[in-house]
Amino acid sequence: MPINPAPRAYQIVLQAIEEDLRTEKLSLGDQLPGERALAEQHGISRASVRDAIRILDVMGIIKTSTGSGPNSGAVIVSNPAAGISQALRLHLAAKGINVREIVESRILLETWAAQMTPRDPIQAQQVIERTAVLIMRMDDAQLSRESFHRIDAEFHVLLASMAGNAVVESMMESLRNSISDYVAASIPDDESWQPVVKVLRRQHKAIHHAFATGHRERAAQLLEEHITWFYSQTH
Amino acid sequence: MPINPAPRAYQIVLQAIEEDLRTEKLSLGDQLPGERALAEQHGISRASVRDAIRILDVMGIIKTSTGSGPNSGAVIVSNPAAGISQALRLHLAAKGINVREIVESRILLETWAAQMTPRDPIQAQQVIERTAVLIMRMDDAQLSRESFHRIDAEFHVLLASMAGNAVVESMMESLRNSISDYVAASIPDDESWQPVVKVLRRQHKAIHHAFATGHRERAAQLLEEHITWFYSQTH
DNA sequence: CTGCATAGTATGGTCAGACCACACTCTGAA
DNA sequence: TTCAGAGTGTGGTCTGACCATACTATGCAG
Repeated sequence: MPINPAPRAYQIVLQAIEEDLRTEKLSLGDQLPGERALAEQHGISRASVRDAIRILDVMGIIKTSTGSGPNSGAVIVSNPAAGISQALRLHLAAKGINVREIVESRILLETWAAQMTPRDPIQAQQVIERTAVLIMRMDDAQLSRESFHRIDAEFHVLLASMAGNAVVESMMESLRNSISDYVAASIPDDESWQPVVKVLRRQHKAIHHAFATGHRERAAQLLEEHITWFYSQTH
Repeated sequence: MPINPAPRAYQIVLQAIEEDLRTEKLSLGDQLPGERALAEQHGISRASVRDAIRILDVMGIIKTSTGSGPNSGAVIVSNPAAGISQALRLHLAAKGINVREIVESRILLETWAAQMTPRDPIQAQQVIERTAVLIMRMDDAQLSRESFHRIDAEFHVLLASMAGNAVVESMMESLRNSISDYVAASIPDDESWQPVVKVLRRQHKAIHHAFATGHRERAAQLLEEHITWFYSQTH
């Protein structure tokens, strides 16, 4: 009974890169060696190296681009939400999870983040100011629905960032991403969208006001109502 | 300004499979068409198809195996924790997130799950019974440390499963997985491990007792203390 | 010397074709 | 009926090639 569950070739490279990240031999902004170089270094084919690169890519660890020079090739970025979003999205499609669970989780994370004492009060103040700007931009009647959703997402993520927990922030963003298509599909026409967006604007302002005046529990409660109400509109 | 952010070939097949999952043309246990067939269907090379397959694999949507027959090839499974674990793990290595954030998130999710009214009381009762068995198994003094950790993980995931939220369950499992190496490395020798495991056993029993007697808030509190204490041991 | 078109070079993206180990399925002999 | 062995299809890996791209170095023209 060999303990040999088929070691994949790409894992050699993957583990090597993970180790380099851990020991900070590689860090944000660095370029990875070229695929051909990695293949030679580890004694495997470029095809297998590409498997590892692809995984790092979809996980949001690196971004790749063609060409040469300092900004080409595989560069270390840090986008934890990318990988989690993709995973949630696929499992939502595969029926491994459902929308109720995602909304429930989102409420959990956002209300928690709202009630947390900010780790960095200065940053928290900046968030208050920046979200105020976002609210103004969402007031623009000319704004496309797509843009509204984008700013809306930014609003929520920004508020959650006050808690100073990148895991919660990424998961929250991922939860939202994973069901964005679903939401867009359930309110198809602009006619039914108009009354919804009016309510959303009002709710955002109330939430922001609660935050700005330091009523965190109230803000959490409003957030829960906001999210619950919105998804009740998509049924 | 073309809206052409380099459409990757593998996304063709990825989106097609995602759509088939959404419409349940593909569901749990089904086999995907062979890589060569998919390549021909979509007019791309097998290499590009393999990119998509690899992504579905690491995301925990499918498992692949060689050979022929009904259990070979790419089969739809559902392991949401796999993709999320991998993402968290890599971002932990890349310093995009840190251990404090992971522990904090884990406490959030587990205490929430503990306080939730079970969606399925019958299943909840089964969980109580099954966790009791796990606690007994963890009492075995002969148990290897590795086995202990495995059963310990199962204990926590099982308790969280009572809440009936696959997203929370998967995230919890992923958070735990992502730092398991870190934990193992910080308590290297069996000598320092022995007193720790004694406390863990006691805590597990107290948590289980609180659950079994319906004291959910007490259980949540004990869970928080349990997790906090354990990670305080790894510094 | 400066400015700029051009050739050179290295990158990831894609493709085609090959071989392997494996696991099942079919076949035919005992 | 049994079962060893050939057959077939699977993913895993490798090789080598070509492409578009983006930077870099060259060298000509002013």
